[in-house]
Amino acid sequence: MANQNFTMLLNKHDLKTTQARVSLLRLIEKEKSPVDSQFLIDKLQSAFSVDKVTVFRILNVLTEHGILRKLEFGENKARYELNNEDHHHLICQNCGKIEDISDCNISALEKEIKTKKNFLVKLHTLEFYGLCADCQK
Amino acid sequence: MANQNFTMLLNKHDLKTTQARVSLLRLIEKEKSPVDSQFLIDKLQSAFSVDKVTVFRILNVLTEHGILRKLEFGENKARYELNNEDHHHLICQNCGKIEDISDCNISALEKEIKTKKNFLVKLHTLEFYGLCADCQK
DNA sequence: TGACAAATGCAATTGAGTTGCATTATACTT
DNA sequence: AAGTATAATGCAACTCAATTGCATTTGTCA
Repeated sequence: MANQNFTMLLNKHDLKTTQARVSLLRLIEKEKSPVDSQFLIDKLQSAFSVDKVTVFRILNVLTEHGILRKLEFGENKARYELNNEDHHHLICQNCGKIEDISDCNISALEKEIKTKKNFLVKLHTLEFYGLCADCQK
Repeated sequence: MANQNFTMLLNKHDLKTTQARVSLLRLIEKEKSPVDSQFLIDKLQSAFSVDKVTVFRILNVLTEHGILRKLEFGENKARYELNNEDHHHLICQNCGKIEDISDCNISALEKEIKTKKNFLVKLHTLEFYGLCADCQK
């Protein structure tokens, strides 16, 4: 989903278009890895005046509307990314680098869960922890 | 792994056997769902005198030794379970109930990640969020 | 342009988890 | 069984992410 029109996206969700919301979405779009709240607070505050509480509220409302995806990688804090196509993460336990992967083909498993357990899957998280190419050396 | 001998397990890891550690492990073993630190603190403190700091330290050391598995379900806090066989969770977004599932067959995907991305997977997390049988009604 | 609801700012607070340091208890030695 | 070294614990203070209440401001729509 390149070159997003975030104003239209917010509009579609009955969310008002504000500088903080659009700027936050642009920032997240630009980053290849999921970002934490402090990253966003620092970046936004270096561009204009915005309170950290506002950033947290924006992250919550955008996550509730499914625009963002909230992730946790065992760091005792949340990370966020645009909730676009189904993909997952390779998290290096040594250097902390986060790569994306796609094509996980979990949908077959989700169907099985529905028939076997009668649990209706709405979303899933799949993260791999290990060593990236560099850190295996 | 039923009827664990936690004293031997701790011994194997060069960890001293203490009342707090053994009691904590017994508590986690008894629970079918991953538990949070507050649950353990409350349960342990109702049985004997133990500080919350001690509980956090035990959770950390047991996780570092691979005896426990730390999980996060988007609640801004960690949950823990015994790190036994590979399994995953069905988390109901309505009532919060957590069920286990196994047989995820992710190992094929992990091999693919190694050859395609040269990323060495050490562990993975796979959680499904949705509606349990009761909450679909 | 006016009005109302939504969004934001500010200050205070919550709650999970950590740190430093003094004290205690486990496990090993003799 | 007593002595000892080291690991584990307790206590107090603290850190940091995230939330809450309430007053103020700002989008959006009539």
